[in-house]
Amino acid sequence: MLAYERRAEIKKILESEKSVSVDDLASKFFVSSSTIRRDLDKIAYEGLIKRTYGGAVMLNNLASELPITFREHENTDAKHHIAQLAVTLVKAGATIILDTSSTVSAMVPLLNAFDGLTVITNGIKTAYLLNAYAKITTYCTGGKLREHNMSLVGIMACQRFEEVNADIAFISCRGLSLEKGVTEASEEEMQVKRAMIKSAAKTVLLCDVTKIGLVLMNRVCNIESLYAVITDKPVPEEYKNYFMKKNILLIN
Amino acid sequence: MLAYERRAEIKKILESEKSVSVDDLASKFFVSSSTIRRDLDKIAYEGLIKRTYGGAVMLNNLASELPITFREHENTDAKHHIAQLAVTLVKAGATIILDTSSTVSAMVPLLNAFDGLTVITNGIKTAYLLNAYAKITTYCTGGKLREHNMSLVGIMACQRFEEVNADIAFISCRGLSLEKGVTEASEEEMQVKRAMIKSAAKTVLLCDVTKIGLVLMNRVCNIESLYAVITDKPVPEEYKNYFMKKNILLIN
DNA sequence: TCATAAACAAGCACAATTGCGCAGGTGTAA
DNA sequence: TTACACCTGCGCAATTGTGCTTGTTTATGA
Repeated sequence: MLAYERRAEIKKILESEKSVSVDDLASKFFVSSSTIRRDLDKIAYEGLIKRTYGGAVMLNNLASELPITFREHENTDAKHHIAQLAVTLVKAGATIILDTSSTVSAMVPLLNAFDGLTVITNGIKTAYLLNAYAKITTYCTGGKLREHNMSLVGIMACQRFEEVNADIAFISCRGLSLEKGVTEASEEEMQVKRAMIKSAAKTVLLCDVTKIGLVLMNRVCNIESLYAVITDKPVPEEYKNYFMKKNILLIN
Repeated sequence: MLAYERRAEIKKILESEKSVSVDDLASKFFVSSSTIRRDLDKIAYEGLIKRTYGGAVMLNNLASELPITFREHENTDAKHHIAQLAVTLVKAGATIILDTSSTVSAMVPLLNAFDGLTVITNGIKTAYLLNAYAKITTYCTGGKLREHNMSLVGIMACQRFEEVNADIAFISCRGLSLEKGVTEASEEEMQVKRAMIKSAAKTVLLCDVTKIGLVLMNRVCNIESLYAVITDKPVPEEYKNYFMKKNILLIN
């Protein structure tokens, strides 16, 4: 049994039983209690449960009602960090566009601080989170549902963006390089992001440093089209210089 | 065996087994674990699976990870019963409209039986369920997100329905009466349902008997506009006779 | 309050897993 | 043929997961 499976199983047990004990789990999975403790710590770090003396209990807050797939807790720190920097660009009363990525949707809980915000998104998950965490006027584009990440794509999604004027579009990417610009693996995503960029006055790219230097098939835009780039860690010197030369805000 | 074939085979195994270990695959295909690891990385890059320490797991087995808020509406007997009757009206290759209600979304798992189905919905939850349970071409209307039930409403949602032609619209209601027809509490919902009815060749009303005789503020349509009414239990005689007179299918 | 047992964190050792570079093999196109 | 890209297996160092021990903290009942 893979460690990942074991933890997934523990999560399931917690959802149904609401609480677990270290010893029970240890004998159930034939591993030491140390391992179980480490597992529980890891799950607790994701914010789903609360560690207690001798076990763990389910939290019954909003977050626990979200499906596991909604709570993407990989690189949480990096994403959260980026999200915190990103919201500094948001102003009360603004109209902003959020794409489907988990990095961008990490911004959602932080948006509650702003009054009169209007958000447009093409992501089912993002829409759900906006409804759950933040009480914000939310518009969802229509479109064809993309199975992989539950984003709405296609002509319909793009068309919708042609009809609106937003202040800032917050987008992420799979790859960012000096020569090839912002790139995506999927053509459908690329199309939608282009539409987002077009309809927003400014485009802000949220991008952890692992994406830097990567080039994928579909070019979304040149680096010059960006208003700001937000990363979790410092970027290589050549990128720094390029951004400065092109007058692009670099935040990290 | 070609590398491509091997990877295709690994994908198949992952679909059925939900998880694999590097060692198992290595001995199964008589290649080194390095190769398997590279294979898994490649597949993981496509986004289908997630690499874990010692193997990989399938993503998107969402059904077991549904949020609690989705589940609680799930399998009430009445809704399930109605849903089973409703899908008897569906044909392979059809284009159908589903509204946001939990009664209608109970149909979703049953839709997998049909090939080439296209579904249009204005419900975030319904879209999510369609993605999780059924592998169906799904379109979601755009619109303003209604907090209460996460449906997309407003001009945008209605407009979208004007652009499509569907075979059947499955809708629910808050009230059904002989004099006042199909009624809703919310004006926004009423508008969208009207648009749905207009764009579908036939309209089927899913309606448990507790709704019968109720009248709410906003009239969606007359009873005459309905093609069929599906209920969980027998309806009062006067309704039965009325449906018969008006040539409306009554199923229960 | 204090004693006791259970649970804990932290550190260590060991094994499994992994990334990465290298070398050899295979197929393809010029 | 040659050149080149690609796949593959192997070795090595680094990382990760696991179980165990030690000393400390916590819960509980006398």
